[in-house]
Amino acid sequence: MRVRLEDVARAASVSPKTVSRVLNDEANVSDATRKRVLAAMEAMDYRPHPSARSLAGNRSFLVAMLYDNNDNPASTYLAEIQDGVLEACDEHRYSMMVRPLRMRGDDFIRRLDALISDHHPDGVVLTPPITDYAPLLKRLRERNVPYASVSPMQRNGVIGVTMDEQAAARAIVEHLLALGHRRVAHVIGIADHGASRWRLAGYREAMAAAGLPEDPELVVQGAFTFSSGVAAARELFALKQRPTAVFAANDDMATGVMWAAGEYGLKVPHDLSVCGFDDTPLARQLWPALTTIQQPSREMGKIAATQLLNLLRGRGPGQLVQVPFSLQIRDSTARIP
Amino acid sequence: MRVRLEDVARAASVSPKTVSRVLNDEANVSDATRKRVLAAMEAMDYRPHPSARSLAGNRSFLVAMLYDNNDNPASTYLAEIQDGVLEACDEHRYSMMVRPLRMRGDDFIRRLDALISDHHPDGVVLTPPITDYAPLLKRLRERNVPYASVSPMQRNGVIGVTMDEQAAARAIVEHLLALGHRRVAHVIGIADHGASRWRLAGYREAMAAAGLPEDPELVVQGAFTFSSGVAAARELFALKQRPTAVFAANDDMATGVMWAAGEYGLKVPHDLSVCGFDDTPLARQLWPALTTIQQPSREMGKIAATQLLNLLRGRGPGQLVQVPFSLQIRDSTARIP
DNA sequence: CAGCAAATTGACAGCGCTGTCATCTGTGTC
DNA sequence: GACACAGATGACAGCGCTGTCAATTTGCTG
Repeated sequence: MRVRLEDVARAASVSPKTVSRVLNDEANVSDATRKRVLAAMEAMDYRPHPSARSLAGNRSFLVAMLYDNNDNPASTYLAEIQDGVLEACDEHRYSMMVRPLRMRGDDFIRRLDALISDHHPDGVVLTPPITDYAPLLKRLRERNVPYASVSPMQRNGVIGVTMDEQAAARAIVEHLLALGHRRVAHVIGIADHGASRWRLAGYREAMAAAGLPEDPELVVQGAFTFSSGVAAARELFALKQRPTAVFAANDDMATGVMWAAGEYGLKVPHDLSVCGFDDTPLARQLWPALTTIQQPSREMGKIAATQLLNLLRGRGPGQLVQVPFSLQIRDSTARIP
Repeated sequence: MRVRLEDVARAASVSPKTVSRVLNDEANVSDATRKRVLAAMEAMDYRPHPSARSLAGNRSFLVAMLYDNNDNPASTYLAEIQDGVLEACDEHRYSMMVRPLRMRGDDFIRRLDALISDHHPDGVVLTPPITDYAPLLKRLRERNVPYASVSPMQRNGVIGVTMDEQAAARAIVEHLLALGHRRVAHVIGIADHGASRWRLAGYREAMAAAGLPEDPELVVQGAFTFSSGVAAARELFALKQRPTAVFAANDDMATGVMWAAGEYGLKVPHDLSVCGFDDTPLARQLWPALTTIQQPSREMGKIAATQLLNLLRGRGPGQLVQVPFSLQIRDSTARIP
């Protein structure tokens, strides 16, 4: 038979309400009582019934992680974030649910509403590119659902976790420049993603700092996918004066660039240096292995969720934490011959 | 203010209990009444409160998807299954939670118990290799938690989804044999995973059918990881008589084999044909692109969850559905020179 | 058209917990 | 030692739904 709060109360000779107080870490319980109750809970292996708690207390102990499965088809990046979010939720004894929320189409607000009404999450964790949709953020605020973001574009007032993507992009381009490259191309990600803008900004910053005038030919649009990387590379290789290095805004596109290089008979890194961004497992497994930017995705998920949970549990306002990146230099970039 | 079941009842001029009956698709409600209630629900945009439903009805409308994050670090395979499971749950208006359950160590039963006591899932979906741990299955049965499996090893009485892995492995090895290869090596996956056994069995079956005696040198142990593929390949390349083709039990290991081939100066597919299993996104992006077996992971997740949900909703006993595989012939395999 | 079984509907309690508010206890003050 | 006051504890109702079982209506039979 199930052990209920009432049973614990009887065992500890206190009222159910006092057990409830201990369970919820409330103030105004004497140390002696608290200890006694905790001991009883432990001894009886008491597990509060989540539905009862949620019904009576008008909160769900549920955090929803939202992702856009449209532009993010089952990426490892998301899986790692999810893992981190889950870990944080576990530590705070919250449950987590993952929800795809396709941003394409104009009914995503309706779908967000349905999600909230159906599941009553106490808060949500937003992952890119959902972090950047103003109407969605507005709706969450209207419905009074706290949220934390992983790498938000707008940074004022948002809590969660961020990385200095612009500095990272700048660092990787500087690496190419240090190898002697001058015609360095950039493949941009999906235009309206914050990540794309920052990475482009970092590229420009590095080029400008090296005194290289911007050559529009060298900056081509991609869409974060392998095939868009292939297409972008073909454009670049068709130029009269080919680039000697390509910085793609993510690893998938960089892989596409390498693929296209093979197609054109260009050897990487001898004829062309290629680098990416994200450090997917793929990056290490390519031949040659890809120079890229590593971000601690799992950690980032955990931090974002922790900020949200601190807020939910009334432990201060929550912050926007910045995590460091790391430049992974591998075999796809080399000194210009 | 929240619309409650009672409000719907008043609007439809019936008792709350009748609304409840309609909500739960119970029998013994006249068509006229049912229609009236449904109309009222629709008009008022009624959303039942999950916690109240779960508390009163003693069920959670929750399906937990279990995975082993030890041997499966954030793979796309799992992400796709998860997506399919989620879709099925949505259709049946169940929620889904994902839970890692590390099988290493001997306290996983305790952790399973905690999971059940803490969250009360109505059922669980098991993914490989969790499908194969007998003590875990036993415990689920003891605790009366129904489960469905994705690719279970034991097939008697288990519901869920399966693929004929042995036939798939045989098909891919037959493809190599048809290209004229005779010294075909195999890199085995983690020893106690069902998948490894079947793929090995399929390899043997194809070799035997071609009248090739088994050469123990050509069968080496791997662990489903990239680096284990590299290590296995090094072993194979060190043989006096090198294989001309390698069938690795998954794509990650196949990628490792290709990587090692690069290291040894072997050109794929000219000097060595390589093929894998799973058709991860990686496979298409390698240079050359990898010949492999595709399984419809997303679909498989959906089917497994659907079988479980049919069972939970009292719609028959649930089945073990077999899905087809497809051999993806790409550029990493070629006729022997 | 009485008589009965089956189908339909409703009354009511209670799932396991927490919010509200009342009560009690211990400490310090003069 | 009487009094004030903050801290600790408890009584009780009720969160929104469903299970149980009783009441009512319907349809059918002879």
